Amino acid sequence: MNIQPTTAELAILSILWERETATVREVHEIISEAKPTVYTTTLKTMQIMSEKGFVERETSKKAHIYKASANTWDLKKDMVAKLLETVFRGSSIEFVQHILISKPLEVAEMKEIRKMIKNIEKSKKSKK
Amino acid sequence: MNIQPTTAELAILSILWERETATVREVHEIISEAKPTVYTTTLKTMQIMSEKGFVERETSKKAHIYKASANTWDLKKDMVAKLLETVFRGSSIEFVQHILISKPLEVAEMKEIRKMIKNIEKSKKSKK
DNA sequence: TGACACATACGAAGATTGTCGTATAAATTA
DNA sequence: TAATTTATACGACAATCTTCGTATGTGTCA
Repeated sequence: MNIQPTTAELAILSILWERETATVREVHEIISEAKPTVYTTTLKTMQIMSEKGFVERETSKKAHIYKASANTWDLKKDMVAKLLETVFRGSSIEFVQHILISKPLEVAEMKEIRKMIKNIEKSKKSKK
Repeated sequence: MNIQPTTAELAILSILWERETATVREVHEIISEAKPTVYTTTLKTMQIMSEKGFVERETSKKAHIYKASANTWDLKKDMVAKLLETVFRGSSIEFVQHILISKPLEVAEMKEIRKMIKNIEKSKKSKK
């Protein structure tokens, strides 16, 4: 999946990532809180997303059941990579710095991140 | 600056963040490597960016000299915050994880990040 | 000075994205 | 079963973004 989702599509994907599975009605309920629109707008967008392969759907029931496609993981990676390149010119350090500023973390969370990084360092060393 | 730059605008901003200052010609030279376009396309986009306040320009010389606006820093913060919310549902841990996957770091870099985080932990503790 | 190279300004077409309305089918219920 | 509610499908307009062409101004140099 090399094609990027549009803003509207990303908002919907975001919900599907969180909810695992949802009907158009459910997605629309959430979407329209932040930005009031008509039901068919959400429907149409989700149909397009289905064509593009961003979502899969189960159509056996009247109300189709949607979920984010499996290759969604790559999409996240692509978006992160793109931001890393364009905004931070490849500087992961600056990037992480901004995340920490963007949302102050609990000490426990910070510890976990440090641990995570340390593990990578270790596994890297053992490979040599 | 609450308005987000478009894709084309972001590509230009990226260059200005790196170069500090540049003429349209210089920006266009770089831009058109990745995506061939006509000079006036780049020019027009940069003029719009000037209207929107993304860039400032020095117009005393024939070839105007552009630079990213000062409040550009906020923009980076906003973009990171948005990705954090939409893609990672607020999970900084998952976010950082993806950065590390996106681009394998040198050990020295990882150490620096750990140090950075540790410092935040310390300053947090001392405030209590 | 006149020709040429190179700059800005800007209107407008083209492409993409977002939004809505209408048609129609399936379920529900009175 | 007939009316009502709730889905999907889809065409088409609206808004936004991208790209280009043309007009015009400014500097350079033969």
